Amino acid sequence: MSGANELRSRVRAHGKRVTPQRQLVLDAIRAAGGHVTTNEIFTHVSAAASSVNRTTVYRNLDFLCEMRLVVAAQIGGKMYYEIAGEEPHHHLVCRHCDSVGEISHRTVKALFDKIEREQSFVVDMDHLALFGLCAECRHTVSKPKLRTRRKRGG
Amino acid sequence: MSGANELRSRVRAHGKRVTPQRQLVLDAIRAAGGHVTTNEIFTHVSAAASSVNRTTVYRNLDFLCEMRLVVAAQIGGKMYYEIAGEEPHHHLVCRHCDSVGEISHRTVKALFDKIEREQSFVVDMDHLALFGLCAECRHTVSKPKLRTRRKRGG
DNA sequence: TAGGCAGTTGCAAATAGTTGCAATAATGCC
DNA sequence: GGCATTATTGCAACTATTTGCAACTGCCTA
Ligand SMILES: [Mn+2]
Ligand SMILES: [Mn+2]
Ligand SMILES: [Zn+2]
Ligand SMILES: [Zn+2]
Repeated sequence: MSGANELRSRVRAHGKRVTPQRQLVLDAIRAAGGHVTTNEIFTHVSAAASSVNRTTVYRNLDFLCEMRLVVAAQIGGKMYYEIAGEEPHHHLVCRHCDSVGEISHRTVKALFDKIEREQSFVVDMDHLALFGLCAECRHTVSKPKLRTRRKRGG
Repeated sequence: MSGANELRSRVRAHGKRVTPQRQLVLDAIRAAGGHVTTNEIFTHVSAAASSVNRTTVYRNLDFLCEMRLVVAAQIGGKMYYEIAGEEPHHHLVCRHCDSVGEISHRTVKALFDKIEREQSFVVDMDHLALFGLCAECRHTVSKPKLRTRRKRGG
């Protein structure tokens, strides 16, 4: 099951509706082919249908995440969205050079499984962002400026 | 080294300054004895010194996190702050009942170590929040409503 | 202790994201 | 297709947070 129909079936299964706005938001993310910001998505949607309200875009981004069709993560103070692949994936973000690396779900899942065994808590995160120092900066930098800045969201 | 002097020494070491506002924010978090919201912190600070500006509180929350004297995490749409203990700790947040459990650093560190070995990336997160289904809800709930809502931060 | 530099603060204005609500429009059913 | 039901949308008001900037004040040095 691919593309457009993925939206239809997934949404219907939850008693929700398929709307053109919803499609446009999903298309915008799909078109980006990777991590896109809220603003880039809104711009792309606007280009296709200028009447779509910003609020609607925000709401549908939340919606698509709930439907698990899209994954999100806050990196460097911005929220990034991306089409959810068959297999989840995660990221390693360098606090010093802002590089964004990837890490397989397999690696991370080991922890999730351990948590499930030890505490019966089922972790279901499909797009984690872990911060730290990348291989390069680790050697280059003597006294890394640890940007810990987190957006509060409001 | 404890309390008030921890602030002094840690801040000085970074060429930064100790100000009464800074102390007040730290005191407010310390007084709470656990997770506190931005707003609770501001209220507490205001009670002690009504002249302190909200912006200053925001800025010092970021600052104290950078100094690693305070840790933060976004849970349920709100940012929570807490005094950083000697040993980091992390949380397990249920998407269904919103309960917030704890998980030791030891458990999580296993993953961080593996990442360091495999990718030479040094993860340094000291207050991670992992979302999923708690032991109770896991049994109780058949079709959990997965609240994936994430604040975008602005 | 006085003076100066750089880090901080308060204020006002700008942003970004959220919420309530009435108007619309997908769906399901006849 | 026509109709009822209810999810969704667009708007406008509102809230929370961020930013620029000039005034202020720790803290180092002489
Ligand atoms: Mn990604
Ligand atoms: Mn905590
Ligand atoms: Zn780096
Ligand atoms: Zn629960």
